[in-house]
Amino acid sequence: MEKGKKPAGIKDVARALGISIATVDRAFHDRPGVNPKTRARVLAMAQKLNYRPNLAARNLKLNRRLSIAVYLPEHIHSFFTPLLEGVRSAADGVFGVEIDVDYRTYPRMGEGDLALLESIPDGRFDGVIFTPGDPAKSEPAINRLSRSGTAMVCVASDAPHSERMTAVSVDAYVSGALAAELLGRTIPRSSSVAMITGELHVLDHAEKLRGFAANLALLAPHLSLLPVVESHESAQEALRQTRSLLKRNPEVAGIYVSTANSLPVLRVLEEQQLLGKVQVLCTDLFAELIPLLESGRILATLYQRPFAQGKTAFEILLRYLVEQVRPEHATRLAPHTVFRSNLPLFADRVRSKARAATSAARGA
Amino acid sequence: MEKGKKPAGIKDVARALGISIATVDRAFHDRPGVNPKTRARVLAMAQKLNYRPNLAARNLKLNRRLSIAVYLPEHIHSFFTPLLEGVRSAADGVFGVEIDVDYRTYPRMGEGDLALLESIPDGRFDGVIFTPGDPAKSEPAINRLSRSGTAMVCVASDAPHSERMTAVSVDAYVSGALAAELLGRTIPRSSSVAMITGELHVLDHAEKLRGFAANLALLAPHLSLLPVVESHESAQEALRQTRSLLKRNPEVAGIYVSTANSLPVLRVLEEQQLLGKVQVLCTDLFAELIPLLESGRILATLYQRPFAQGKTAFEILLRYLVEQVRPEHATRLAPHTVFRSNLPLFADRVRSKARAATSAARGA
DNA sequence: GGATTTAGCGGTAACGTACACGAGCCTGAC
DNA sequence: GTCAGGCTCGTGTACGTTACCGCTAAATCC
Repeated sequence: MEKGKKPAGIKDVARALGISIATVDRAFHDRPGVNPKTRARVLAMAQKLNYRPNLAARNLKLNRRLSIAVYLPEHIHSFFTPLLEGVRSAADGVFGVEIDVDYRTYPRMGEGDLALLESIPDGRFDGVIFTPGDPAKSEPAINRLSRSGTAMVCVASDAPHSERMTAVSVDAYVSGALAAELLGRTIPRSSSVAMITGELHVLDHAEKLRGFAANLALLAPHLSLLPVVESHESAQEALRQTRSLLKRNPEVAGIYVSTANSLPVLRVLEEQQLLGKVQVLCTDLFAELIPLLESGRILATLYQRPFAQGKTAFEILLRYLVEQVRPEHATRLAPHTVFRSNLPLFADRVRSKARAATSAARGA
Repeated sequence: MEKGKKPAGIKDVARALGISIATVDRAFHDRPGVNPKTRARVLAMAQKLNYRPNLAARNLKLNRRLSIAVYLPEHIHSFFTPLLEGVRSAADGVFGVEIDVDYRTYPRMGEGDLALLESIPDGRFDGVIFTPGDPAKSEPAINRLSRSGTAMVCVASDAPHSERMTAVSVDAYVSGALAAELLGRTIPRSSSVAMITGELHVLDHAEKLRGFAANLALLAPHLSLLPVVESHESAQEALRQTRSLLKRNPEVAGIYVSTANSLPVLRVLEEQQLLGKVQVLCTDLFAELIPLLESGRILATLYQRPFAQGKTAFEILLRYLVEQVRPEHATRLAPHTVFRSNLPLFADRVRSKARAATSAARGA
């Protein structure tokens, strides 16, 4: 490497030791039929010559075709479409190894995800990227596949007690904490704030609540947290619950919506003419949010970077499959805080995705 | 692809047409010596058979060794060390193509960068990743290399009027805009704010000023901007200028330091016991900033994600060199707004880098 | 003690592509 | 009629690695 010559190949190692390349190959791969002493000499010489296997040659010879499954929900569209896009982008950028990707979708988390996982035969795929809906129920399928040698990678959510290899998501606790700090900095007077979340048995939502509550107490003691509203990702329920919340607490000064399903909440605020008066903090970014951010009617949104999540999930999986690099137990990305001023940097991508989706729909 | 058979190779195309693989190869690569009619038949058949070249075989045969230069300043350490780390991480993750990377550093921007660029012979490298200090002065060297076929990629700064291929940096205008909005939201009363920046002929600093001033007027009309302080990245000068600023304007309510060189400013604020009273917005993240953020003595810092910059710069360059994918004219990353609550997500990396640096120093 | 096993090692054919070299053909000039 | 020279195309080899077969010598068996 220092002298910048061509890298040593397997035959250089063989020649240096006066043995055949077959023996060197066996030594490298821990295949039987090599004297332990010889193996040690080979490994030492490989170290000395800085031997690096030529992946191109290996892949050519083995004709390795990696098989990867990517099973994601369609809902929420604004989140999982760019996430899939991120996976695709990472998959398209690969050269030197052939990859078959089996993309599949199901309506929403909890609706068909389990059946899809269970339908995967042992050993069919080298790796699976998926979003566990109900961690507890998915565990048996995850563990079975994991034990059969399939690398299981959670994305956007997690099943931390399962034997999945790793998980990629936004740090949910920090998202909640950030929401607390932002509301605390923005609302000067002593008042009360609300949190509207998704189903709390989804780990992410529970973590956001934990982060929000803890940091509200720590960083914004002048704000008191109203009983949390668990909206179950249903639009009608969210509408009803938000109305009831505002009726019971007309003095609420800030609202943190920790799910991407924030439109019902915003609609209620608009009909009660509270948009702009109540400080609203949303989650994720989609077309409808853009004008609200631009006009200052909502304070900010915590963007969960779906594209980046998909991209890194695929990169990590590929790295493991090709180079045996075992990833961290989990990768937690930092959410982006999107205000009005930095919105253009994110809006472009969101808008172009929305355009692409509608034009694709027209085409179909 | 649908049926999932093995993909067609060059010899499948040849056999289907009853011609030799050499002719097929010539047709694919637009090499002379092929009857246009034959070429058309080849391309049509390739389409029909869904021919996809085997990249592993191609790389093996060509034994393509990409040669890439990465020339970066050492100062500011806290920024360029992780940037280099990002480049390294991307370079290490490559398989299927051999890459020689020539890492080189010079003391600081404007000190030796030009000489380094000028010392590169035409065609020595396939690509160069570098940080242009003085864009105007670097232009001739950039253009010469670019014309000789070397892909020139700016990182952290830009020379937009040169013929560099692309540039990767944080969106400076948005950084300034974000600073304005944050100060506007945090400082309720009508007052004045200051901006301390680096040399304004560096494009990034000028852009930050533009974004800050424009958005202050737009989003925070209750704040008036004092005459901007151009610190020329010198610690002593920054000290002197900050003292003078505070003497002239003791009522200043907020300060935006748009360069990573914020320590002198913070020291002056501390000695005048203004830390925590004046809202301070910094740029980038390094060990000394962590306790200040944790204790709330500075409002936030705009993290310019050096690691991500280095990583994406390398990825873009590689993608171009391997797959001829021409990048956008420029890639502008979104800065991360680091508050107290989301600091842990960034501090880990910064702290571990600092530890690694000191232990490396001890080792040397 | 001869036959058979076994450990340890060497030789070599392929993987799909790129390219140097040369073969065959046709045209035109002498 | 011959031969140069351009055009079109085929043959063969090499890239670094792995898989398979085969060889030798020592160990084991009946």
